[in-house]
Amino acid sequence: MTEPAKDREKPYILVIDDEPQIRHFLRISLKTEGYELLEAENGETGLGLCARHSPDLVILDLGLPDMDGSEVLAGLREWSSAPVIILSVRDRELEKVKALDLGANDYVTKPFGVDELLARVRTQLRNHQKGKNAVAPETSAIFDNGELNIDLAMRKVTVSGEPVKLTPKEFAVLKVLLLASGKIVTQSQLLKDIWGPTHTTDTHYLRILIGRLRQKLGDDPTEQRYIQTEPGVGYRFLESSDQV
Amino acid sequence: MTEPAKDREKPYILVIDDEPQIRHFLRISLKTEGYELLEAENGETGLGLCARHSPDLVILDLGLPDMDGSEVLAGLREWSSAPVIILSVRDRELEKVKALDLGANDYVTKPFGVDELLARVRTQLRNHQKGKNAVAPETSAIFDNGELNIDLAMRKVTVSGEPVKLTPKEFAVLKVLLLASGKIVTQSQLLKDIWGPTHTTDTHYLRILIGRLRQKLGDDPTEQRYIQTEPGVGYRFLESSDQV
DNA sequence: TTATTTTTTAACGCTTTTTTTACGCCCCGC
DNA sequence: GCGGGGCGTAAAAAAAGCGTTAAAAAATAA
Repeated sequence: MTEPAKDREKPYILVIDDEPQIRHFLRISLKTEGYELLEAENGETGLGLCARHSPDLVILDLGLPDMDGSEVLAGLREWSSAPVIILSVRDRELEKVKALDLGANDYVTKPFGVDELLARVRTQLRNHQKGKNAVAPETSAIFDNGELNIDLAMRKVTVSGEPVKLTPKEFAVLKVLLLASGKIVTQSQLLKDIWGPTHTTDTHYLRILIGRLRQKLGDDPTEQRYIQTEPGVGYRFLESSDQV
Repeated sequence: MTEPAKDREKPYILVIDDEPQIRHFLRISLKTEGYELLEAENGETGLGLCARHSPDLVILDLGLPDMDGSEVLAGLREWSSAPVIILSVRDRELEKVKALDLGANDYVTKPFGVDELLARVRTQLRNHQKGKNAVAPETSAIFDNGELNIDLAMRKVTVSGEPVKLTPKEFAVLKVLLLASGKIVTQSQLLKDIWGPTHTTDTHYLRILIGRLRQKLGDDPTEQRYIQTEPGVGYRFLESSDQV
C-alpha cells in the first residue's frame, strides 16, 4: 500500500461532496475541531486529492455528479486503507450494505447531527490509529544455536535450557553486542552506551563485565564461542555461521 | 491465562440485551451468517462472559436492567479492545456521542434492518482483524490456576475461594501486569500508567505496592509464583507455563 | 462531621550489583 | 630475559536496589 502515513500535526480529512452548502458546513465544523481539510466536488478530483495527500480519513457523499459513489469507494480501496465515512440522503438499506461491504467504515444518513458525525470521525481515527501504532513491536531479536538462547524482548537468556540471570549492565552489554552481531563494537562505543559519555576510557569495567558474561554464558576466553575479543579495539558477538 | 484469544473457526459474538425477542432475532440472524453466539441478559453476566470467552465482537444494548450501558462499555474498555456495536432505542445525539467517545465502534438505533446490522458487524470484524495481525495477541481478562483467580472485568480476585480486597492502585498494577502477562513491565512504565508521568522515578511506591499485592495474593518474594521481579528493570506476571 | 480506608512518607535490614583494588598472564619489541 | 601494555580473574569495599515495617497525611465513606 502506498500510504505514506507520516505523522502530521493535524489529521487530514478529505471531503468529497458536490453540494457547496454541505461542504461549507463540514468545513466549519471540522476546522474548529482542529482538522486540516481537503475538499473535492466530484469523484475524480476526490480520488486525485486522496492519492496526492493520503488523508487520514475520507468523508464521501454517495450522490456525486460525475461517477457513482461506490465507484469512488472501490477506486479508493484499491490502494488506500484510510477510513471512509459515507454520507447519503438515501436511507435504503441495500445501499448501506453495499457500501459497507465495499470497504466503507461507516454510513451516516442525511440529515445528520454535527456532533454525531464528529464523534464518528473521532471513532474512526482512533481505531485506525491504533492499528498503526502497534506495527513495530520492538524487534524481537533472538539468538538460538541450540545451547544458548537469547530473547532480547523478553529479556531472557538460557543456556541449555537453564535460565541465566543477568544484571542490568550485563544485559545491556549483551544487547549491544548482539544487535551488532558479527560486527565489532569498539570499547569506547560500549562504554558510551552503557556508562555514558563520561567513562569512555575505563576499559577496565568492560573486562570485568565481559568476564562475568562469558562465565554466565558458558563461554571461554581461550576458546571464544560467543564473545570474541578484538585486542585493542573491542568485542564482537559471533553469529553461529562465524563460529569456527 | 484461560483463553488466549486463539484463532477460532467461527467469530464469536457476544450479545448483551435484556429483551428476549431481540436476542432471539439476533440469534437467528447471526447464526445463519455463521457466527458463534454468546448471550447475556444483563450487564454483569455480559462482562463475565466477555472476560471468560473474549469474543471477537460485542453487541450491546444501552438499556439494561442492572446497570447503565455506558458502565458496561467503560468496564469493557478497561481491558478489552474488541469492537463494540451499541444498540439503542434512544435516538438522542448526545447518547451516541457519549457512547462513541467512550470507546464504542458503532451505534445503531432501533428499529434497524438486519442486513444493515450484519453489514456493520462485518465491517467491524474486518477492521479489527486488520489491526490485530500486527499487534500483540490479545490476552484474556481472566487468570485461574485453581488457587488464584483474577477477573479483570468483574474486578474480583479470590485466593482459594476467599475473596481478596484490593485497593484501586493495587488493582491497577495487577491489571497492567496481567494484561502484559509473561512480558516484563518496566518500573517506569508502571509508574507512568498508575501515578502519571510525573512520578516515573519514585520506584519506591512500587515496591510497597508490589509487596502488599504479593501478600494479598499469597505470593512470596523469595519463591515468586505470580509476580516476578526483574531486578533493575521491572516486574512480570508469570503465566502458569513460565512457573518453574 | 467522624471514622475508615488508602496513599504517601520515612526508616531499617538485607541482598545484589557495581566499583575499586590487587594480582597473574601472555604476547612483543627491545 | 626484561618490562610494558593490554587482557582476564579474583577478591575486597562501596553503592544501589529490593522488601518490610511503622507512622503520618490524604482521600473516601458513613
